[in-house]
Amino acid sequence: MTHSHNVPARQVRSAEEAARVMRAAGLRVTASRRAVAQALFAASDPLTAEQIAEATGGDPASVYRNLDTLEGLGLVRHVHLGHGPGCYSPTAQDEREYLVCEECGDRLALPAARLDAVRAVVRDEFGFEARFSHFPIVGRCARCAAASPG
Amino acid sequence: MTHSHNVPARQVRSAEEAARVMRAAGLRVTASRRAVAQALFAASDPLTAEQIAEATGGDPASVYRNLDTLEGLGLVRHVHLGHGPGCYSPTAQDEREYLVCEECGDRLALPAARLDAVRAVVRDEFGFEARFSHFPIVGRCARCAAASPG
DNA sequence: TTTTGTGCAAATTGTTTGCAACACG
DNA sequence: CGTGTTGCAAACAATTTGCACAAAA
Repeated sequence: MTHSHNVPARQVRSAEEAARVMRAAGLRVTASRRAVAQALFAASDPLTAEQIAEATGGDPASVYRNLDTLEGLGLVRHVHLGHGPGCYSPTAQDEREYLVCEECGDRLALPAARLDAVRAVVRDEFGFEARFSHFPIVGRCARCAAASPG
Repeated sequence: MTHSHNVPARQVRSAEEAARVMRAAGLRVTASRRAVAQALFAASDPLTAEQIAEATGGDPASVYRNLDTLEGLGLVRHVHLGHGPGCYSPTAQDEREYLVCEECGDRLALPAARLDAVRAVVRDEFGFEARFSHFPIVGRCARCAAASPG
């Protein structure tokens, strides 16, 4: 969690490419790192560190360290979808931002561009550059909003 | 954290009023609860459970339970301002929503109405009812956005 | 005097750190 | 080989829970 999305995203789409980037950065390409990268590139949804540790049989501590390293290289990012653990995904595979329903937990994943209008309003009114990739927009989805009064 | 802002806000502005509401709800008005309410109504900014425990000399566990009870009554709400502990404030005193800068940590507290335009865009485009009182809009404030390239 | 609520200690969850052994380059 | 990395255990932060005891009503 040291790296919040301050690092430029990198268009890397496979564990092998990721390995190349690591090597180029003077880092060692270890079995653990390779496994974490593979798990992330194989998954279609963001994964928690716990899930990655389970999937790779690796130690959570190392998984967290690996994720942090990969994040520092711009290969991976994490998002906080409400309460609960952070979720990690490859930056290339996920130029996405999220809308999360507090009620049913449903998440709407969108290409960042689709939230540009929202961003524009926030920028115009508050000079604030909103980013919904690290912390999403939280509220109630159409279905839940329709269903109950609140 | 059991109660997320699903509970209707109540226009209560003092610990005494809060006590009345508790009693009316069939709950006991204890020294601990009174102290937590007082701390919250006295503060101008949202407080963490830790801060309340410190300020009141109470036990964190009880403070959390009290906060949860008060939240269930619609007297109090909490917001997650980025990483770190949740912050609690009276609902009446705080019909606010937040913009939080990831870079400098600065927070902009606004009356909820001031984010209605943003909410409208989100509703129109995604049928999604955004709520920035439980999870704020996160990004970079004008100053930080101007300062560094990113 | 009967519940409801408190304080304390211990468990939980998510994440970080210290350190000796290990393995990449 | 030498240093960056790992694995394990332990520390940590935020929050929750179990339980005997205290205190509202």
